[in-house]
Amino acid sequence: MFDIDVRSRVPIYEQLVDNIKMMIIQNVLEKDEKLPSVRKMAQEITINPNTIQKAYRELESEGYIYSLPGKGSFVSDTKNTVSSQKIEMLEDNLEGVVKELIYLQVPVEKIKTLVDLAEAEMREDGNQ
Amino acid sequence: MFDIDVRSRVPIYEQLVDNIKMMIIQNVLEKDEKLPSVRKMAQEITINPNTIQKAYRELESEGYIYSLPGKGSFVSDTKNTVSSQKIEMLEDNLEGVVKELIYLQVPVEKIKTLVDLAEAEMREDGNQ
DNA sequence: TAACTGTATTATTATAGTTAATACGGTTTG
DNA sequence: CAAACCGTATTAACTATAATAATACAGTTA
Repeated sequence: MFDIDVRSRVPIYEQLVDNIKMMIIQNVLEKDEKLPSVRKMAQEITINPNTIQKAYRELESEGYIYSLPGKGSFVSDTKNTVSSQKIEMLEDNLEGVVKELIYLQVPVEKIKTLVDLAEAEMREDGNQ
Repeated sequence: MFDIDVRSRVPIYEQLVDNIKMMIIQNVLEKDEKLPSVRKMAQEITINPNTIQKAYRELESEGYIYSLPGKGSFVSDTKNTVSSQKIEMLEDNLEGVVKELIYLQVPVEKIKTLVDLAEAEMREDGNQ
């Protein structure tokens, strides 16, 4: 269910946070859906429950999930939360990079191919 | 001269490597230019000489600089590699930005439209 | 010769991530 | 009610890596 690389420099708990965030944003996990319990998740991916707890605590503090002691952890309603400001910033970035590439004679078609590649990778493994 | 964040998760020596690489690729540092000595650089940015040494060793092994014991460390001739490496760097950037945009639900087609827009602007007024 | 270079080595400290072992109280289920 | 789940909290220990510290050696330069 989750894609963790234990020897990455990115801490496990943070990989978990990123993974779950993405699944929430992409609606793979839906509003009020129950996440695996701390202990079950720990068993599933064979890491320590405390590491899961840390990830869940982080996700909760960022508003992606909410936890009910005794019941479980659930996906928050994030419908209206996606940051248009961040998108705008990234689009500016994109413009800059694209212009530099074109300046260096990289054809537009090549750039679009790279966009497709990035998207394909994104779907494959969800990494950044 | 260099832009180091000692409390970043990226190790100092790696920040140094990235910094210097970029300056070489962008021709801020020119061929055969002398870099600050290990000890002087350590003094300048108040970190341990061994950390500088580690960065220089890395840069040398990647061919960005060459070192002459007793004389100093110097920028390699990267004339024929710079352009392709710069492109590579930009393509990595592109990949990152695109993935983040997709992560934020921006459709691939929208991204490609932005690529076209950037190209059009590029042709119009020649800006970067 | 003195002061600089790169290079190497060994030991130590600091920090962050992770694991481990428990514990407590709420919830669900049989 | 009791057992088996839940989230949560705490403390200690282990690990890996980055960074520091203290030297040392040999080549170069002024």
